[in-house]
Amino acid sequence: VAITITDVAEEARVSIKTVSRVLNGEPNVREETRERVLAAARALDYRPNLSARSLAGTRSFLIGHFFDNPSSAYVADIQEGALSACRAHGYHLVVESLSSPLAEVEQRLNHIVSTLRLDGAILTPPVCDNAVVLKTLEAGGTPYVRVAPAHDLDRAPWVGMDDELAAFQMTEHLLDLGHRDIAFIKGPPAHAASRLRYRGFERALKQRRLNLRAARVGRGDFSFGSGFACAAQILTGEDRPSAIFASNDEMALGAIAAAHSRGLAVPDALSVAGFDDTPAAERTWPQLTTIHQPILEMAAAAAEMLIAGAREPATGRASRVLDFRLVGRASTGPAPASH
Amino acid sequence: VAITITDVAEEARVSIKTVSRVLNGEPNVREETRERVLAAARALDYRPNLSARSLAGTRSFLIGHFFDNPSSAYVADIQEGALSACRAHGYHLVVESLSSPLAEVEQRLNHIVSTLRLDGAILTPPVCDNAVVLKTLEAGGTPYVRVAPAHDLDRAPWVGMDDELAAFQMTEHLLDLGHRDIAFIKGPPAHAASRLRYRGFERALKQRRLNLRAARVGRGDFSFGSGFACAAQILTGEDRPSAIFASNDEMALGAIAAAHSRGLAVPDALSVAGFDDTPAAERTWPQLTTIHQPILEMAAAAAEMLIAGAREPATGRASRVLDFRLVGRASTGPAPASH
DNA sequence: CTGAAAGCGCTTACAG
DNA sequence: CTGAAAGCGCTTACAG
Repeated sequence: VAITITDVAEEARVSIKTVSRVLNGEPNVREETRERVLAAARALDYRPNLSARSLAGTRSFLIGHFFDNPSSAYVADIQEGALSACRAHGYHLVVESLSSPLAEVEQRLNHIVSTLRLDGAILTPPVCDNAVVLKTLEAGGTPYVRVAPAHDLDRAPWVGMDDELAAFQMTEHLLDLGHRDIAFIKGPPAHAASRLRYRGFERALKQRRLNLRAARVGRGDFSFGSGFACAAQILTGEDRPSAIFASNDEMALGAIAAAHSRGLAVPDALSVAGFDDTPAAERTWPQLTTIHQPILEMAAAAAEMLIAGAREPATGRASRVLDFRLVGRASTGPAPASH
Repeated sequence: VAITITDVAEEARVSIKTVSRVLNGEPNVREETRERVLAAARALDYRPNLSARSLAGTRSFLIGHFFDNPSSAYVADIQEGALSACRAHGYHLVVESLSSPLAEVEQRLNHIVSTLRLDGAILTPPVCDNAVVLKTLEAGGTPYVRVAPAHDLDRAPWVGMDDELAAFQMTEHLLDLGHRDIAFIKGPPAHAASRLRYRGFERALKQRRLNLRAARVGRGDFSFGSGFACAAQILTGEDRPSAIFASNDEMALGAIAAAHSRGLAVPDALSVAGFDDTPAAERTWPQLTTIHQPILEMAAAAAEMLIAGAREPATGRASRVLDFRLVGRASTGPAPASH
């Protein structure tokens, strides 16, 4: 009962090949014919069957998003961004969470690659740096774009932002508020972002010729609990910093919780800054000063690259660096006079 | 270069029809033949092309998840649950966020329904109660399962939990801690859950013959900000309740923030309970006492129903009510002696 | 600028 | 229990 290309062809009194040409934007169609076909398609409310297009042609009109249990807010933003690009080009988004053992991941990916024939995959951290995933996709001939990858930047196209600069600017923000004794909570060494954010922090201090004491650096793992633990240690005793820069929001929330548990008011006694601008950043008290990552834009750019590449294999291979934004909220304030 | 059913048929010295029979678990194949086909498929690492299966047959092996910007944690859990069922049956999950105006939603849904031919759709609140969405899917012949729907329960299969009972039990928990003056923050009237949770709260109070004062009921909208505002009002003045039951976690977090901002210790001066068990519930201080919803299980059940229905249209139509769990954490404690 | 033919890789409907 | 034929709805490759 569904309308097919044959129905449209009959209605427009042309062959199905001509309908196909018009609908795919191919050249060599007389303008008058083109309009007749479009009118017929519209009149019949025709929508091409994706399975048929995919089986006969080289495109599947499907983009995949592979992730591994990072924050749900991050995943949601990536999906929203990717979907906006997909919608604009008649594509659909297939998602897959890759949290199982590597052997299963490889099997599942192979299954997806060969049964679904995705036109491309978006890989978010930490999947974007998973050697097995990259190898499997390459073996299966599925193009992919990495979001904020850590190493091997020449291996495939990617999108990202300048984490080092963002951390530098956040540190400047704290320095401008008068803070001179600032603690830093690192992320896990495996994440490229951890290294870059710490580097930006260090550079800002050095530029003002401030020393960083070893006791002021905590080693977290991007989790709330690790932020709480590191901050608790940093805040022990009378010799406390006046500010803590946690290298992601989760840890910053942990640091605020640690301050609360010790009766330290934020930001009066202690300023806390985060990084990511997760939804939780404005759903806590006080609201968190943080770095807004262009997550939607990165995902949309990644999807656009893949869609362009599916149409013309030569295109869509230029990596892109997008802009971040420092969001000043209530968790940071002037350094206390005593400092 | 990909392996096709013809390759497997040649390798096993049978017709492609027999290979098809074996792979689809159809009856009437001699055991010996069956094994020969399976061995050939395994040897060649054969994976059937989904587009071809979909074009020739009646199934697409695709399940959709349609949502509209609820909490990202909820969406992530739904996807995780649905994916586990999809993986077990060779299905894939297509996602679509439906946050645009209704006219666009209808158009987008029509596009998906007719180009993708989903075997089924999972609808989460509030999309599961969107008349346009239901109508469009029905018109397009796409089966769907609703998660925690509000009305029209006989219209289509659904999965859910007993919100009223859960709220009743949470209220009992507070009563057992000695609280006699408990405030409640409602959700938006449009959500069925809002009504049910409030009803459970009321029933528990009535059972103990406790009166509920009007000033003790706040009207929120499930957002952090509304929880903060309602709690701020409830906590104004000396005549305060000793506990607040917010009907979701977001509002409970808002209530805790409001308590903090007034210098009220939680739970020493004020107990706060939530509902949902979002990840944020254990990433705040103090950690939140709440109701754990069986989100993964609901999504998995919904996907299973759709997959079963795609195989045999008569099956998978029985709605299911799944179990919740009260999670006691640090935000609730004994009522202060003064109360 | 347009079309007739072949074929993508499967399943359906039918025959034996 | 097994298979030959037809066809799903498109695109590709070719001819004119």
